[in-house]
Amino acid sequence: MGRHSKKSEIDFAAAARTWAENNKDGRKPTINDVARLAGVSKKTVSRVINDSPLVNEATRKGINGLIKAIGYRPDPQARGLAFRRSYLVGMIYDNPTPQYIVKIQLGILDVLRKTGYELVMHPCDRKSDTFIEDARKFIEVSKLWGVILTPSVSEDERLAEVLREIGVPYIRVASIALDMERRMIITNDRVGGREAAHHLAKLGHTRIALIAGRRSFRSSKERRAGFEEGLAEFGLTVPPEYVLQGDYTFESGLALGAQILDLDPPPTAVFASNDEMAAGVLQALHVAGQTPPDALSVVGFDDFETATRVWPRLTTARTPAREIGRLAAERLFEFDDDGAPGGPNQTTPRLIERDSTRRPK
Amino acid sequence: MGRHSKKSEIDFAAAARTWAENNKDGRKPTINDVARLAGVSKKTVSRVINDSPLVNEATRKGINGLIKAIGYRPDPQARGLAFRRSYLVGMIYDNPTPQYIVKIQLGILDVLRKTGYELVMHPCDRKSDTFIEDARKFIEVSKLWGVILTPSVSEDERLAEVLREIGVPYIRVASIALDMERRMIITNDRVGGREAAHHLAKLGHTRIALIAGRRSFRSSKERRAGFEEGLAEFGLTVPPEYVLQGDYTFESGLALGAQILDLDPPPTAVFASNDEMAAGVLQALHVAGQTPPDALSVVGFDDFETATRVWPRLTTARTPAREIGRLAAERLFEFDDDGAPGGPNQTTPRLIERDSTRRPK
DNA sequence: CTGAAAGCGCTTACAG
DNA sequence: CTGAAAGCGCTTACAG
Repeated sequence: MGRHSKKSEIDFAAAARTWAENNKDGRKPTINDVARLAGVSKKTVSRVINDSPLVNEATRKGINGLIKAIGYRPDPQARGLAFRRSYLVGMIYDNPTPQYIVKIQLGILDVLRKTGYELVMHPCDRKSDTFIEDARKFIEVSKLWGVILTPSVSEDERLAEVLREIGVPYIRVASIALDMERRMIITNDRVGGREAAHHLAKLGHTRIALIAGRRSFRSSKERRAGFEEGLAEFGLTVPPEYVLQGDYTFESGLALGAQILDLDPPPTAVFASNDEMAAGVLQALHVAGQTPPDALSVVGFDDFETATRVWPRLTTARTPAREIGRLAAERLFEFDDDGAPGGPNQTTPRLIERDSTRRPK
Repeated sequence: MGRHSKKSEIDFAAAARTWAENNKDGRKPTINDVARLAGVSKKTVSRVINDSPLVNEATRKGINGLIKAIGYRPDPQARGLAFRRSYLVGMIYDNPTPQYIVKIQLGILDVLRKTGYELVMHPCDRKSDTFIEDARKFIEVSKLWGVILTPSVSEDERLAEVLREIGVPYIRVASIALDMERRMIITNDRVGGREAAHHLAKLGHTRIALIAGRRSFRSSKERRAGFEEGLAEFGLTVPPEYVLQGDYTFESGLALGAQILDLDPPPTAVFASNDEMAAGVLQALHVAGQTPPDALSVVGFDDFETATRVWPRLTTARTPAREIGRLAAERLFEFDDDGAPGGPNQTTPRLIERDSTRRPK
């Protein structure tokens, strides 16, 4: 198998040897080194790095071989300076559930790992006066390449407006569509609420309470609406005195769980709009010396770790958080100001039946 | 109050007006704009930005006023390129407990918020063949300014060696000193183990089991050693058949909890080396129809959310994770290759008594 | 298909 | 205490 030799072909094995010999001090190669060793201009190397079609195929191959051989990696900082942007993806969040944050984070990182991008965390406080200003500063100074917003900051129109104004691609994760399709991952929380209702209705419950989540969270509205829709399909409703206002925290679930026990007549089941509150209700029952699910059936929402740690283990609607993170990151990479990207942009909650629900006595 | 006017004084109010008038398109000011408006060279502006002492006090004041007035913010990318480093702090971790990760993260961000630095997340798999290589690539390409390592990656000598070789400051969070003082945050897990032992001994327990954590985790060794030391002070020991090997997961606690029930004679108490495993033990008891703490007293370790979600709520040794993150970040900023930094670099677990422990019957 | 010049927004090294 | 020149490692804009 004779190696055919064209005048423009780069002998990258030899070039790599030259590099190794002259670089005893372990300096990282730059684009200039690659250009010199390949005998081309750095602009040509730049074209190869950026997958420009305007490069001779043989030249491209030779340069790519050389790049691999000497372990050249373009400096994201220098590229970023020239491109006027960074290789950083920002995750802006205010959700108080640690398990949610970490799962979303892992999902995003699943996707970023194969790219040259890094994930920068930015927790924030929506109630702060300087929230928008702070976020803007963060995004502008870091010159973020893209941003992923999770609930409830994803629901903030002002923030989305700022992002559009600066011209940074962003993806919003929310329970319903709040923006153009190419900017959304929709989690359809309503469906989870509906399934929770069907489950309780099928078990034969008729006196059913509901613990709503934080008023300002869209997911809370959706989960409740879905639940009430689901009950309606069975001819059931939640009477006003059975609707309790929580705030998605365990503590609120604990307090409201105690209130439920005082309701007259007592409900036989309750839908808590997230697992943390459901866990609080279970604890309130235990504190009162009652035994769930005999005393009260409890359905949660999320299926994060808490759901399986408590006793009885929670029947709950699963939020596939890691997958949500993954989809959001994929969509961010597909983002295109004009067209709609291809991949899926929806997830659906699925009811996981465990031990916290049973037929009413 | 007459304003005294020196020839070198900068009228930054006027300069700011000039800027606003000539910048209708909303371009961000650069160092060149500041220099031009102030009538100085950009090197002088650079000196002000970098707090060089070699600047006339009046000049410094004028430039600082101008900077504030027009909202100039040095570009971290450009500074980084010139400085050959970034303004990014990396958190490298492999701990599987989401609550731990998020708390550490929040602690680090508490400190970073006031600086111009951002936090980049880098989860990793220590068992991967390319773990060290991957981490090195990440650190070199991102030109990380500093790195914070949490258990168990913080216990990896190879990684620390790579960091030293590259010359990137790093802080290791671990249960004992593994490195020079200026590089360590020590969590003293042994003390928590000891307190757990004292607690059970004082309650009158004598037949006590122990569930160890992941073998490869130093914290597991420390928590166990502390526990056995603590018992020894009361003349007690854990017989070999009462020592069970877990791996810090809920599932291992669940499986081992079932085994404990078969022990003959059964122990009256168990120390699980973290909350997840303790939660598993509680669930195993519930599954078996037993009622803790009557059937078995259980002590955990960490006091993350899980500890208060389960029933009965866990008596546990608290790991102040957010504080640990804060201290690690502060120490990173104080880091100095020569001297030892000033701030505290130790935390101590504290036993929190709740409902999962009682006197043996 | 390829390259020389200028520039991204900062700093170092040198000179005064 | 201050500044002009060159450079960090890339890219854009232009020319061929």
